[in-house]
Amino acid sequence: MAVSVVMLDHIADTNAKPDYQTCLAVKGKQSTAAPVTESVILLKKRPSKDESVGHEIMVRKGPWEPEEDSILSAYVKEHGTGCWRKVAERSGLHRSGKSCRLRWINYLRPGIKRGNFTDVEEMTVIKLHNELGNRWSKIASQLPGRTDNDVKNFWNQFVRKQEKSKKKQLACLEANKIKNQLIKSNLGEKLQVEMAGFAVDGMNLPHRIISS
DNA sequence: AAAACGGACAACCGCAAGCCT
DNA sequence: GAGGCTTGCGGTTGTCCGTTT
Repeated sequence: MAVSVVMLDHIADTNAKPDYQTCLAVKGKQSTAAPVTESVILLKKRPSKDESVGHEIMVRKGPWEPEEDSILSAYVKEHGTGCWRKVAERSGLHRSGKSCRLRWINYLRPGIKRGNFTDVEEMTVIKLHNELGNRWSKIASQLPGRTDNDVKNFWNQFVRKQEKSKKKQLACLEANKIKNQLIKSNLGEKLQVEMAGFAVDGMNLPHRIISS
């Protein structure tokens, strides 16, 4: 049985708040082992109105274990998706329906493409984003095997890279501007001597020159 | 070798829309 | 039509892991 489920059963039995030592013990690890992160062991009680359940449901959060993936895949293969809350309950996974849905759509679903975006995919995303804006699911629907999460992550990464290179370019321009102004001024003659030996790109200018 | 950093991506959260009773 | 529930979407955060210092 999956480690996570064993852990949950243990906690349900003792009705105690899980602590790191308990989890480490249940996981069969020594206390010196890599720490179990808070999100892995965080469990949330969710009230249920389902009479067949009759008690609160423990919901597991954090990264999915391979065993959980197997359970979800097997369940969906046999029963299909339908109502995700029922999938979560009937599969025996101690997860929310939302979490199951996300895991299936973004990771387990057949045909999911992994790895870097190809040039064609990149161009498609850029083009479609121009037309549609942040409509990630619409954009993803034009890219077979890619999820909206993939597209969103790609775009955020792309934007960050653009901003970074833009900032670098601006910094260089600004530094060169300052350098030229100083050279033109009377002060420049003295400073030219001082600056000799420093790179022209402005990134290596002495601090007092940049900040003046 | 260890700590710090940064990139990639997985997962959660809140909200809105749609559906059902 | 109102209210509750489920699903889907987009924004944000967390975690892992490779690289750099």
